[in-house]
Amino acid sequence: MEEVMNFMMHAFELAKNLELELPNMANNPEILFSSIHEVEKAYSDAKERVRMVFSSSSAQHETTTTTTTKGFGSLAQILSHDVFMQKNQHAPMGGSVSSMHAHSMDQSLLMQHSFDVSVFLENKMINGSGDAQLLRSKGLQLGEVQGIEAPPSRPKKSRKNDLEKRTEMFPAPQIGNTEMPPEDGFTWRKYGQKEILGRKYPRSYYRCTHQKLYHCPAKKQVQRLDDIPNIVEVTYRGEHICHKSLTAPSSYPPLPTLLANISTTTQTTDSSERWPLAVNLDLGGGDGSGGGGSNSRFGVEYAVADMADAMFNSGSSSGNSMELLFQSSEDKWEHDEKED
DNA sequence: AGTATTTGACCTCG
DNA sequence: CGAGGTCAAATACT
Repeated sequence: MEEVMNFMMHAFELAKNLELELPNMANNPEILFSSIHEVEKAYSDAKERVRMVFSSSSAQHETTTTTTTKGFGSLAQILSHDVFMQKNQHAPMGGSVSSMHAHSMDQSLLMQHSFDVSVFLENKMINGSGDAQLLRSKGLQLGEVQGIEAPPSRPKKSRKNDLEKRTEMFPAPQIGNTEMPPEDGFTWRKYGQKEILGRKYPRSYYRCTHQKLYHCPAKKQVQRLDDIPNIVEVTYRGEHICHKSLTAPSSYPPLPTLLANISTTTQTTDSSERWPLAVNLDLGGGDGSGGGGSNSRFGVEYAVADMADAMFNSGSSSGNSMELLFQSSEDKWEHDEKED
């Protein structure tokens, strides 16, 4: 546990430095971003240590610890959303990372990253005493964060073809079409919308666009929260088997890489649709259940290969390479479709 | 013309 | 029987 504390102290220091330097960085988003990355990494390391401690001493606290460990990714999300709300409501000043970058990079990506960082800072501010305690202080149970783990107050139906469910919280778009579900890297087709009893906002039903072609079972439901309309609850059901979704790598490129790319693309192109947005913190790795993630992983094998192919064969380093890239993927889809 | 969205009807389950 | 989930025709969009 001592080791954890050391990690935490290091993270605190970095966060403090960042806090102090924030005014100076306001005009230099790239430096700001890398600083944030440092903080983020430090806290991630600490979190990883905590997770290890948890897993090694969890037997007798089964109910709480399983939700805790499994819920880490989503927990960070819900907390970060909370911070997001606070920032929006109380702190419209330059301290909001998201507002500072909103013009220079994809908003969704930006929000995810900035939120993730925000939660770390928030943890620091409230003594870094851990996610569970933080949640408790907010009147939330861990299980509320992730739908699979704890049944909601109203028992959920378990249909015959009930697929694995997991619920994530996402910030609703603050601009544009706020009904749009958050971008998660996959392409979805809306097939229904329904008023839900006791809910202020209707629930939207989406399925994978490639369901027909590849019988991809992935579905998701998007539900705006009653009390916090800025947050949408996205319930995923089933895994994608359409591995060729090039827009859905299991993780982002390293932030330095991102930064480099951001700085080039923002100069040459508008920033819409520039980055693949697989921002689900849980899908990639944190899922201890082992059930999820496999598809997105082998998806990356294809995606990376194609990306590299597109980038190096396009003969251009401009932002258009991404278009080529996506173009090629679509071509592949078309191609495969014909072969079917 | 092809594809996506909307929306009322229908189905399934508890 | 009612609520949630899905279907599919109509409509909109590109």
